[in-house]
Amino acid sequence: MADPLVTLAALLQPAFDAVAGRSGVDPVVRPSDRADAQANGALALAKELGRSPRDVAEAVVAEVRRRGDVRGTLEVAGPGFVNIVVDGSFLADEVARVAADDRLGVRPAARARKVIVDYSAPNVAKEMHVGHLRSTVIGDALVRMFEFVGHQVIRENHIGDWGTPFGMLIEHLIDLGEDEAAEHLSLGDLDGFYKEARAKFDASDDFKERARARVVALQSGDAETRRLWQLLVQLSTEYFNLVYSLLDVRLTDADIMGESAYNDGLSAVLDRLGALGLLTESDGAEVVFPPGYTNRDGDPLPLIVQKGKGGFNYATSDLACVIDRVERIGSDLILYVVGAPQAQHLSMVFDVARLAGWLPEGTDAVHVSFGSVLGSDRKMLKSRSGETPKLVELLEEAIARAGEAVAEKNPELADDAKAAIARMLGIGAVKYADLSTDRVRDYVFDWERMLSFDGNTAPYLQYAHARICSIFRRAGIDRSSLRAVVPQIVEKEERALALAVLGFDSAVADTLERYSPHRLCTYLYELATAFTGFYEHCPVLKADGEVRESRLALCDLTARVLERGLDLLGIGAPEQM
RNA sequence: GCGCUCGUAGCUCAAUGGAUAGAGCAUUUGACUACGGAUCAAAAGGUUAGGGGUUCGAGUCCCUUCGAGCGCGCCA
Repeated sequence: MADPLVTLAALLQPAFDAVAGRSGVDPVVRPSDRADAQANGALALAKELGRSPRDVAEAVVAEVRRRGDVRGTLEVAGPGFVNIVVDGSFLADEVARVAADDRLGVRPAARARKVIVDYSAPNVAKEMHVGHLRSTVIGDALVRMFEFVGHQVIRENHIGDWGTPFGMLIEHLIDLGEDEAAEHLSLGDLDGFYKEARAKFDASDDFKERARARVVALQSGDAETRRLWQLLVQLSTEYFNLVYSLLDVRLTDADIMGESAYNDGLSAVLDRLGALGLLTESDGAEVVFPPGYTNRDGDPLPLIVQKGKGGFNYATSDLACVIDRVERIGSDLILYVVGAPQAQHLSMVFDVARLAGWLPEGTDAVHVSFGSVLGSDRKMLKSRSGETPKLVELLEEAIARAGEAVAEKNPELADDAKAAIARMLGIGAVKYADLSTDRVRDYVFDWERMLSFDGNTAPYLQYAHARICSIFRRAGIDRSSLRAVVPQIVEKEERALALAVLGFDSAVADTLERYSPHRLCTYLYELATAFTGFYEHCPVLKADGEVRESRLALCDLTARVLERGLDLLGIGAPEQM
């Protein structure tokens, strides 16, 4: 209950109930630019009661005053808004409570759920490119936040490790020799490997035939073929891990649940759908027709679960995956951090799973969809050579650009410190640029903007944090000693900062409610802006006695929220930069 | 053709159905021996793509037109 908005809503509700003569009236407490908060509930209530909105608002205010449990002043304004300005002492007490809390006022989830976050999902023997950036970064941020509020989180990396391309990839591996291929792949030239295999497949009927035979061998469980496949998977995941390490995301080998993991459940999907009477034979394929989908001709659109030639496809695998997550793992919230183009496919999979009873009431599957990364031409981001940029190259460029800035601005830093900071800034900038806009929209990738120290960027937030750390280096005092201080909230910048700090709880809650990390980003930016105003107008080290201690306490708490908030986004907060 | 998503300041983006639609960049004007100027303050910039509707109240919800992107049977 750190956020005054939440506290006020709870305090105002009984007054609204009393005026309405019933329970459960929403006071509609919202942020306000004319007060600390405004309650809009009277406008909606007026119609129900057949009274004028102002009249209702006045009655509510009178009732609140009678109860006397709101530490602040209320007044009716406009058509019937109730503006609330809380007392400085109230803010001070709330700030002190948050400062004493390791969780910084963030409430644990009302009920802990078992959450599966399905994200990243690169393909074996294929380069990770910008297309994987968003899923990886958004998914990882959500994982961190869900864990922080106390949910049990299971990360799942649904890598593409199965399917017909593996015939040609394994044959190419054999042609190269295992050592040669290992060298090739460990260098990170996954695309080169894939393209060579593809080129041979397209050019040679003989190779094509070998590849086809190899697919059959793979699917039938031939030991040697499986070993070679496993080698490809292993070499690829080692490479993915390098990228994850560079990106500072939490995925490990333990989180890998590739498509192949569901092979054993595929026939069960078919059997169970059949037993439920949901299967229809169509052009030799086994399909399900979930209601509400049509194709080009206006005919019902099927979800194909067994191809005409008897093979299974990704829909089957996705259904087996749902069964695994619900029935074996017992998850009650499954997040698919997957690009928007797959919306229809996932929607059909979810619908079929619901029809089959595999997603029972209370178990939610959510497509956390996101838009594309665009270049300055507003088209899909391409490198200078016109190819899809490799993720590692993008990240290395980010670090290099950040490194130049650090070297220029802070040349006296030791080289290893510079390198560490450059990494936090560069990677942070890329991640923040991705996280800070509404995920459903496309966003424009722009080096200059994301690395700028002005505006809603990672470097700006990191800079605000570093400035605070600088104050403490200079002050030479133990920050933890400040956490029992009840600050003095006097200046308007102190009020603004206190209110901002107290909003952390709601920011995290809002973010999780909509799976939208940009809400936390916006919050952190507003917090940093509030701090900057405070920093300009309220001298800290130059102040004396209790004022100095009070302001130091506000600095400490601000820095902690910034650091924690950035951490929840998967971004580091250096003490110097 | 059908479906989904998007359309907000010159640019990049915000805005759980609430008052006068907010930021940053760029532009213009101020503040420089500064607790980190990698800063701050101010000005200017809008028919929220167009049109209807619901509502006490719409950028937000519904309908429609236009524009953009992406999907639409055996690839994943």
